[in-house]
Amino acid sequence: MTAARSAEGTCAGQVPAGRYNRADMDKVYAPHDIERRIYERWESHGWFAPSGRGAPYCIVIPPPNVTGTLHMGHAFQHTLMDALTRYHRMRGDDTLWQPGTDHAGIATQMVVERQLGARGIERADLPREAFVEQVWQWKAQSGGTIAAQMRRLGDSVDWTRDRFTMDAGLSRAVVEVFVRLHEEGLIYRGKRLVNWDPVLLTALSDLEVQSEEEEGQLWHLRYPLEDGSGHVVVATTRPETMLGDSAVAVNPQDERYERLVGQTVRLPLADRSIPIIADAYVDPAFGSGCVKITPAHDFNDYEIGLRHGLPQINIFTPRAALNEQAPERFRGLDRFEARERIVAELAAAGLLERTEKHKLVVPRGDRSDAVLEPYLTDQWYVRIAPLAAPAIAAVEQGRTRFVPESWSRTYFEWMRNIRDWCVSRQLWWGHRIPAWYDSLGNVYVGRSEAEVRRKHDLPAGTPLHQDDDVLDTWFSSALWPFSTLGWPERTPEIAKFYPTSVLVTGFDIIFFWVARMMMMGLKFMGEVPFRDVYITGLIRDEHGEKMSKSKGNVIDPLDVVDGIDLGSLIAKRTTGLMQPQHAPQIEKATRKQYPQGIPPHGTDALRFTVAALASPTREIRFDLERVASYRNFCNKLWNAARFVALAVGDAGVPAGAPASTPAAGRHELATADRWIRSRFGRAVEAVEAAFGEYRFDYVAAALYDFAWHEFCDWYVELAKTVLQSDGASAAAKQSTRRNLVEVLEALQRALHPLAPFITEEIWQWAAPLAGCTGPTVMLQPYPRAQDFPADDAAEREIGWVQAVVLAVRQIRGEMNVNPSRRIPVLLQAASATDRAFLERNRAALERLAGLGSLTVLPAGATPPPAAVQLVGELRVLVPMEGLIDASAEVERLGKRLARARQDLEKARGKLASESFVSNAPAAVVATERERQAELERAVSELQAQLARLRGLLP
RNA sequence: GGGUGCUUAGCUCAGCUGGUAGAGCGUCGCCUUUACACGGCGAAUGUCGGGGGUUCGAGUCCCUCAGCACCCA
Repeated sequence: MTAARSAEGTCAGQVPAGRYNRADMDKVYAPHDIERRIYERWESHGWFAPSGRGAPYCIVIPPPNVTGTLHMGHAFQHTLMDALTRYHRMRGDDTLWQPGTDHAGIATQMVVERQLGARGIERADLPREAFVEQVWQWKAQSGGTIAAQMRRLGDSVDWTRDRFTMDAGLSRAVVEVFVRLHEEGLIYRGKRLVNWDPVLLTALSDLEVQSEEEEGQLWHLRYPLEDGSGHVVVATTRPETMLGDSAVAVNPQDERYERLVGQTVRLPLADRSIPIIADAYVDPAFGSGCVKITPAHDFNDYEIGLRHGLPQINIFTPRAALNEQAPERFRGLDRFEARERIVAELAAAGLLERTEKHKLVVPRGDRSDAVLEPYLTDQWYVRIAPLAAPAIAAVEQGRTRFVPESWSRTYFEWMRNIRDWCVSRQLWWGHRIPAWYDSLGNVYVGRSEAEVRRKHDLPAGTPLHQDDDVLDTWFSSALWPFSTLGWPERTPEIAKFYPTSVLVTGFDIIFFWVARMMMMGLKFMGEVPFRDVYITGLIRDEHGEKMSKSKGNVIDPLDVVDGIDLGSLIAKRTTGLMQPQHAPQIEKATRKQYPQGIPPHGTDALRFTVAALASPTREIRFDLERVASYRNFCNKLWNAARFVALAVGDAGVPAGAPASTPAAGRHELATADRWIRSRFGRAVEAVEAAFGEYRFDYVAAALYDFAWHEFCDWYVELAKTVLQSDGASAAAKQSTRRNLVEVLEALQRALHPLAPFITEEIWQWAAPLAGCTGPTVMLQPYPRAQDFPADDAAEREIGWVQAVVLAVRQIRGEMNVNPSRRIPVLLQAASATDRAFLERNRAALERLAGLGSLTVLPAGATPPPAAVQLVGELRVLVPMEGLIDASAEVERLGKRLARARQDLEKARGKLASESFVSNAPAAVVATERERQAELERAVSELQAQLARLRGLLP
């Protein structure tokens, strides 16, 4: 690749004529073909790779599920990451956006199991190796989807560095971390209660539990006292667990039961004796104040059991059916069947006192939605508190910064109450735990079986069996910022890019991922994994609902880009539903909302939209109307470029006429040219500030406003007054052409991070005309504000022009004067400055306001009856003769007068207050005084004008 | 029970360290002006959730109430 331009980024040089005439450009921007072609070119030239020069800038992508597809949330976050990446690349940083995908253990395994199920195959029917092979095949088959989607979205990731969490390198990192943590005693194996998913047959971490309040019942059961003196009543939401009870507990303060503590009850059905114990955990106000204690099936009871040395009686099989601990007749029954049978038997025996409705919190698996069981099993845990402490400190000390800052509170809250992390999963798809067992049950942890044998002196003949379990997917994700860069090797990429610059992710995975990366990064790299964490909101539909397949409100980002007809959209939303009965409802809603389907908008419009929506709020409603408005913006930009192409024409812009080059033969810039450059500089300044604080909405707004409301609305129109005037010199015209092309070119660079495709397309022909060389806009320097310095004089002058034009347009608009009708305008009370501005900008005023004539009235002259607008002290008069109805004008002025009077009253009130005048800063008081004076002038003018007009009315 | 957000124009949302309420979409009026009708020009629209306080001055700071959403237990 050629170093296209110096870092200073001046544009100067010979301009080839003729080659770039784009007068034949389509009238309407057609993104589809352009985008694909452009992306292929970027990628094939290797332009996404770090340049090897400049300050390192690195973002690691939150790895999407390898077999999944990108949804709108991805499109949103990828846009922001890509904008940052392109911006920093253009600023000359050595920029890496590291791509990759996640093996997503449970999610992927479930998909493959479902596929096999459709072919009548159970996972258990296959040997482990065969199943895992099936998953790899599915990955190979579907894994390209995400990459294809990312290419359509324009993501400038370095594809040559693509990583997958199950790659050999990353797997090595996983093993290394596991072994080292184990060596330090930070990973241990233990038998304790875990959240068990009886459908997926695996343990889950606390974070994968979704607790929801649900309607249930509270059963009040009678447990007979052993001595026959009566019974106690225990209340439970889970009567079936009574078979595993080891005690009944009361609060030690509870006088009602004081005498019972120490006695025993006869546990019905199970026919066992269990003690009555006292424990402060028991809430005397709940139910009867007596609770049954089931240490093997309830987290609180487990703790109580440990305190009192109670037996842990496991009554469930892994599928949550009753096991051999239960009486014969219950064995094999599912937990919910068992519940009914047990309640029935207790009722028959007169041991069911009563039943009441009760709300309870039910834990469900976030993947299976199955009701989870607290279940006693052997699992591997990470002792997390020692890892959390430095991660808390790092954020406290500002070594990692949350943006918006308030999310650090959420982070702290969780980290300070963190609990050990269960990392083993009873799955087949994932990183197998690097632990081996001998026939005696001894456990050996090591990087490989060979290492284990070596380290523990185990002869080759000793049979060893590797742990069957795999690690939680998030275990490998936690290493992502350094494993992708080559760790545990000491690679140049690690030296350069770690710590990474920023992590862009949603608040939903602060605990799952951000916190764990912080802990692992600090532990193994000795430094935080990223300087900034930019937390995005979550994309919702236009009603604020979460987008989900089951709700049928999902919008595929590529459907917004390419468009989709109604039939295909309905098909997409209604096939493969978990609950097919919802299909008609979804179809109806879809038909209503998108009767025409979704029209194509192009990638840039989608990107601009999500950037504009990225304000620092938690919930971002995706609105297709909004995309349409940015598609219109792209079209506007396209047509502005067409205009410039037509204006420049075949001739090109001759060398020697570069407007911005401080060289001999340079033409003096016209005021309008200086003005647009000054305005552009201010826009760039705003963009720089906005990028610095991750305010992509401000970035979008600043560029949108400049491009549309300054460049298109005013500058292009001002330029026309030169280009289409007989009076302007050839040199002036050339200078204007030059400036048009230069600002257009710079604008493409400024817009490129948000709208990479259209800007590349326009830049390709605009750049040579502006004297820039280089193969692509994406490697050009980002415009710098100092190259477009503020020009207050030009801004004052053009500001005056705008005000005069607006004055005439207001009269015209409010009086419904046909825009094509050229009208005479008189200027009264013109100051020397007004006259100077007028003389320099007469042509522009006449054109932009549609004037037939523009006359300065001599002092003392009496104007004809006219509609009036004030520009400072200058009076802009539109004679009414034949144009304006006097009564309509009276009405218009009456409204204006009323408003002016109201404002004047407010200003007077303020200034009349002694406390305001003496307490407010002098500048504020002075402004208020000026304002009052101006309003007073306006009021008297309007009154006088009204009086004159009323004289004309019958 | 603990915590965090949110409540501003018909809709979706901006409003930084307190100093004359903004944008996009929509609405209304005029216009096929030779870059663009995916357009141009103009207009209307808000007791900034309620109440109280601090202040010369509050959408902005503090307290309180209400409603909505989310997280943790």
